[in-house]
Amino acid sequence: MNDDRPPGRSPRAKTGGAGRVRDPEQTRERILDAARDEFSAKGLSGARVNTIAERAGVNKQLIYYYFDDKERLYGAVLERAYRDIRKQENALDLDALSPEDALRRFIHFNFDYTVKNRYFVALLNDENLHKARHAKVNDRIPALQSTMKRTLARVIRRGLEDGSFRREADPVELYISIASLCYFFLSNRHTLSVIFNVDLLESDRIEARRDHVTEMVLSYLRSVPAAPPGQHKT
Amino acid sequence: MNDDRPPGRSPRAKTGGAGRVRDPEQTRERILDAARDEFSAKGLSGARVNTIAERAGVNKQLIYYYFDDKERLYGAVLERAYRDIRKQENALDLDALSPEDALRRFIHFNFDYTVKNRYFVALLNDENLHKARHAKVNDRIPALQSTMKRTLARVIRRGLEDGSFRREADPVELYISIASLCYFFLSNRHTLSVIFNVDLLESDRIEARRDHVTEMVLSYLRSVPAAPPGQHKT
DNA sequence: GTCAGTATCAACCAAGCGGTTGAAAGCGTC
DNA sequence: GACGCTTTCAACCGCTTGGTTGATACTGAC
Repeated sequence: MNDDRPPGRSPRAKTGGAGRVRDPEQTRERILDAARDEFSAKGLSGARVNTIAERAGVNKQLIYYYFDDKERLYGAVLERAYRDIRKQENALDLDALSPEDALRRFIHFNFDYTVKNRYFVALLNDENLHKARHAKVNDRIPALQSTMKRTLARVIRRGLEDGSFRREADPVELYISIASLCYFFLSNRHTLSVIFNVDLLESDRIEARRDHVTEMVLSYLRSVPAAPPGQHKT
Repeated sequence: MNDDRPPGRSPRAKTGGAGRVRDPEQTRERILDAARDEFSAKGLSGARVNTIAERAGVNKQLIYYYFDDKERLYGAVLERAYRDIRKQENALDLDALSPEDALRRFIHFNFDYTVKNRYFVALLNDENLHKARHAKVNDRIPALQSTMKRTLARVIRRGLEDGSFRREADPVELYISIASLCYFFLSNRHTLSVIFNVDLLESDRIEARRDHVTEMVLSYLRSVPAAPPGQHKT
């Protein structure tokens, strides 16, 4: 705070008859919604606090009141995004399905989630531009994730046991590949559209892509490896 | 231009004995190099023209002299990046290799290219944030790409003919998947590192990932499809 | 040597922007 | 009704930034 500023503010005109609305919970959520839209459209550096306030329909000072500054607002948006996807992932209940159906369920979830929540893709891209410095100071994010890694490891093991899978995939590598296949076509849809002169989000195309991704992952797990995974060349 | 500005500039002090260096070609390249580094580190919105000038070791006005404005500078960086990768891709000479070796060569090229040229990944991410508005106004970018699509289509066909491949993959989908697998782990390495608590760019890990990507793509092509690709659910 | 154009320079400017300030309205408790 | 705290408001501020300006040095042609 600038403590040495002399008082100098002129008293402002009184408002008209309309009273103010007071609902701090809703105000906070509206700011987060507006911020999510603005940050995903323009990135942290390109987003404008004024625009966020306008989109939220609130006074700009409220953003500083609830979130301290732009960066912390961004961090709050990111955390809420992670919490949402993990909540939905944890609800998948993959252990109740056969290994192959579990994998299908997992892939379809990730694929459909990115298609429905494009903002998430844009936020992650931007967070990587900033070297994940907001995610790094958030304790809740890694904890949310490790359950999914273990779940995936169990699915792989169950598939090896019942013979539907024939290769012992590394769960981290597999997770990254599934995320890659589900994510990249959306994150890079604009440059890919320029290159291939197609609309990647046309609905038939999306469905074909989901099938393609599923086939690619399952055929990898079903096939006998040519060499042990993770073998090191020395 | 502000035509109504009165003359008011004080004559500046003469420089010391050192003369100016004049080499427009080198100056332009140095600006592009500096801009590439600054735009890939901070994005278009976060990058500073002053910083680009400093990194290039030139007067800021030169940026406007050669590139008109910040956006066109960004567009020039992007075009040069695309030109570089296409030039290297076109030098691969995949038609001279067996289908399987051609695919390996293609995958390894894309993988190693992103590992060596991280700026390219960051630039593409940023360009997608801006809906590829710079790439869209550039006529040279799509032309560079269509040769690779055709080359990939030939490789797929040759593989089907000699039996090393068993599925008629769509070349655009395949290209997107290969790019996905080669690109995402780098573009999202910061958030993935937070989530999995690993260093994805550790050299053993990179090599394992390249092998994993190769295996995933080849096993997909080798396997007999469970349903025809591109089948539409009606 | 002059000239015109090119390449480069230091300083400047107007607008935008993140964040702050003094104040008012609302609300629950006493 | 008073009070203290919370929530909200309009206006403001200092700094940053993309871009501009008038000028100078360099260079090749005549």
